[in-house]
Amino acid sequence: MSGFQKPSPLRPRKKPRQPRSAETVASILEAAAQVLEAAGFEGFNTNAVARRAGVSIGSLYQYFPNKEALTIALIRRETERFQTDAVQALEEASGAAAMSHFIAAAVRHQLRRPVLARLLDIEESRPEFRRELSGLQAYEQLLVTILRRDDLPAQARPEVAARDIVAMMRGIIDAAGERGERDLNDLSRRVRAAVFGYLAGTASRNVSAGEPAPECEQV
Amino acid sequence: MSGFQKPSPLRPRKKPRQPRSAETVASILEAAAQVLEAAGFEGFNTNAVARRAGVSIGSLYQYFPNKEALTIALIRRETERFQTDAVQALEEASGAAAMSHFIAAAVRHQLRRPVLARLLDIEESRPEFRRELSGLQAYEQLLVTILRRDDLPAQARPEVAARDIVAMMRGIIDAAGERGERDLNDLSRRVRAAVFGYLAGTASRNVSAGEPAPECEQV
Amino acid sequence: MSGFQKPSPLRPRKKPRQPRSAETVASILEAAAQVLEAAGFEGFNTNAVARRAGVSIGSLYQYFPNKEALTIALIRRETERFQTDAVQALEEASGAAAMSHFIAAAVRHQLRRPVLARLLDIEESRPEFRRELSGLQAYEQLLVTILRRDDLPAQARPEVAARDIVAMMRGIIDAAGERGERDLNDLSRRVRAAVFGYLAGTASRNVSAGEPAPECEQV
Amino acid sequence: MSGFQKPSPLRPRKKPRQPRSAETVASILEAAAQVLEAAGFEGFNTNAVARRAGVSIGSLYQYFPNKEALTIALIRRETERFQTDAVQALEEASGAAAMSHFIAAAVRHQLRRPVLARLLDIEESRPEFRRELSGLQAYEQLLVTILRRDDLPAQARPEVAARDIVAMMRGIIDAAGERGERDLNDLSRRVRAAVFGYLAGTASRNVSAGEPAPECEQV
DNA sequence: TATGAATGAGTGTTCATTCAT
DNA sequence: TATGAATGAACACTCATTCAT
Repeated sequence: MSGFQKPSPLRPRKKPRQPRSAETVASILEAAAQVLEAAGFEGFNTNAVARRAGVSIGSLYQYFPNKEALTIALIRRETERFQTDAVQALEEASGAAAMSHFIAAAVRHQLRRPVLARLLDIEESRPEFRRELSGLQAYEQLLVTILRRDDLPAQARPEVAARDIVAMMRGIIDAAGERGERDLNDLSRRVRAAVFGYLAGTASRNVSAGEPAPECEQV
Repeated sequence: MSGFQKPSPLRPRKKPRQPRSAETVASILEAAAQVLEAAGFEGFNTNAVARRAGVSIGSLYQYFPNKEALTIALIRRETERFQTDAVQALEEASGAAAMSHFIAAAVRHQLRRPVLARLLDIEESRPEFRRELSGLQAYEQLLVTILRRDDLPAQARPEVAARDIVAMMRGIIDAAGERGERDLNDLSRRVRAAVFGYLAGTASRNVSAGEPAPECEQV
Repeated sequence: MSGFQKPSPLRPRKKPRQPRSAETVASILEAAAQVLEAAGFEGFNTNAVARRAGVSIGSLYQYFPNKEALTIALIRRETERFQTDAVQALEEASGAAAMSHFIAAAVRHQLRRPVLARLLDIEESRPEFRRELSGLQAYEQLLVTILRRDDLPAQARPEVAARDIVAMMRGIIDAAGERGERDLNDLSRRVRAAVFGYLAGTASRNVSAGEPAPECEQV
Repeated sequence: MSGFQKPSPLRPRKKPRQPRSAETVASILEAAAQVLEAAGFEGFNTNAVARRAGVSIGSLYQYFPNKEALTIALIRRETERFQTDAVQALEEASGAAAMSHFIAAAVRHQLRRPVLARLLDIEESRPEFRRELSGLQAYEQLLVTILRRDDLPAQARPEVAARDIVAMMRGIIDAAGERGERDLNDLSRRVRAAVFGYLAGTASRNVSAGEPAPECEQV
């Protein structure tokens, strides 16, 4: 907002080395998460975060050069939690199993803190953040890898498919979380339907004598 | 303080009676759209809108009692454009054709002004607005109607399906618009794949001897 | 408030000659009174007055060059009502009776529209208005006349006494009106006690062998 | 929006802990007093107060959550000065002496800063403030206590008398201050005349063979 | 290194007043 | 003469950020 934040980079100001610093950083991040959950974008301000973290506003700025850096660090924290879970999808025997693993991880992640996840999804898409976070879309790469497995319908443009899948998963899961859904299994099943349906519908060749969903290209 | 002056705080303040007013209102709304597109949430403030509309800030507040009312009016304007297009889906002969019509309308709408559409989708979900806009989610009802057509895979919970479909459509289309995609046909095809795939995967009974997408329930 | 109101005099812009104008002026004044009563200083604005009067804001400014002129006209209207009543005090046979008449008139006036009377008393004291209204304090002159009657305790400084009496009457009556008192007789009795007590206590010579209130000068 | 941030909206926002803060608060309050004196209600705005206090507008809002809270704090500051003086009236040997002490304190208080005192008296009566300040009307209770002393004319309704006395004292003193009177003794004498006269005139029984003011009930 | 007081540009909103129709 | 749309200065208040202690 207020003008003169040009020279400040978006990464945490100092790598915390001492355990006390690490704790402080962690408590600030968790406070940021809680403020965002409780008060939304409107109430998400650095003073509120510092207060809830039990540190002074000065300390907050010791660890984060500005508000954006704080937000980005929070996005990073949440994304990493998801990714360590999602990466294990690669261990699955089949592509379908891997994809299901990925979906389940996403659903679990989103329903753990639905409000937070939804708001961070929105923040994440802000142009100022895209640049800084570009490296983070590792999960799209992960999805591309999964999509190349033999047992899944082959995709002519796996990157496009990966992005579509991420987008539709987010759409469904965010909306479900917003409505207060908590049934992981039910939600996962619907997401699988969408994802596998999409894959079948956009396949460049058939898989294992399976039938394409014949409705997709009519009209 | 006063007492007798609180009508409904989120609706437009005065019906413009003179043609001059109608123009002013229209120019304010269009300015709001442009400011949102050009400057995002950050830059979306009433002074900027008035300036771009070429009217004084006082004029803006003569027609919109506050910023929220302006945002809502803008959402209404955009939603209505989409809905008049989408409703015609009901004229289609088959359910599949109707659904495809709906999808095409959504894609067309979103790609017409992708940034605006995306930002309004986000605004729309803010709790303060949900209430006021609840009537607007008419398209979910429209979708439910379409989903009951015979030729589409029957859904045990059509409302859930409708919401999921809206959510995943939005997800895919918003993300595509964000990346700058402009190919309506390609995007529509992928959305159809997702939607019809989802329907097949969540169907409660088979349609016309068709096979379900067998991948969905494994794992 | 907003700057450029220098050249505007405080008297009504035009003497209404046609009956329609007179009606309009009257309706504006009554609307002003009602808005002030209902919404206090906070809600007392020219647009609200015009709306309640059922005329356009432009018409209001046709008859009153600015807000102050409107307020002053309202004060005048109310003061005149009181004065035509109060002047009749001079007809009373004795000074005491005249004073009692004056007091009763003041109480009646104030309790007729207590909120309005109180707020106008406050407005009246604003420096911008003092000048314009100086002529209006006719009732102080009236009081001086009454105070010179033989049967009342003679005052060395009748003008000072007159002002004190007006001030204390207002104080008591306004406060009573504010608390919702409606009993004219009770209130009049207390005001008489205060006024006649004051006169006795400040008398420069005794009246008709009466005793001074002995408490006044001790301590 | 947010939820967890509405303490009590009219009390000072933070207790100043550092001495620096205490100074700031004091300077803001004194600036508020001076702005009110110099510019009246019209010119009494938070920016002007901050400017005169030599602090930023942000600092003002760090200590006072809104303009009303500032006004209330100012009223409190002034009232307390008066009350510590007035309470000592209870030490006086006789009721009459106590009452005279009370009157003298009020006159002293009001003439110390007449304009300020007058404007604050008006503010004090605004409905929004009555609630918050209700505790402050301690001096009415004080007056009731004094009125019960043996040597004063007994009052059937001491609370009513107390309120009337406060109101008439204010009326006389405010008006005197407004006219620029500075002679404490002269003014006190007149106020005493009014108050003791009132008491004599409303007495429910005679005091120590004294005579009632016989003028009161004639007419 | 931590604190929290201080800063001030910026934002939403009001309302007295003007003037084209 | 009446209307009401338009104006814009002014005001209450917020919040990211700095810096003396």
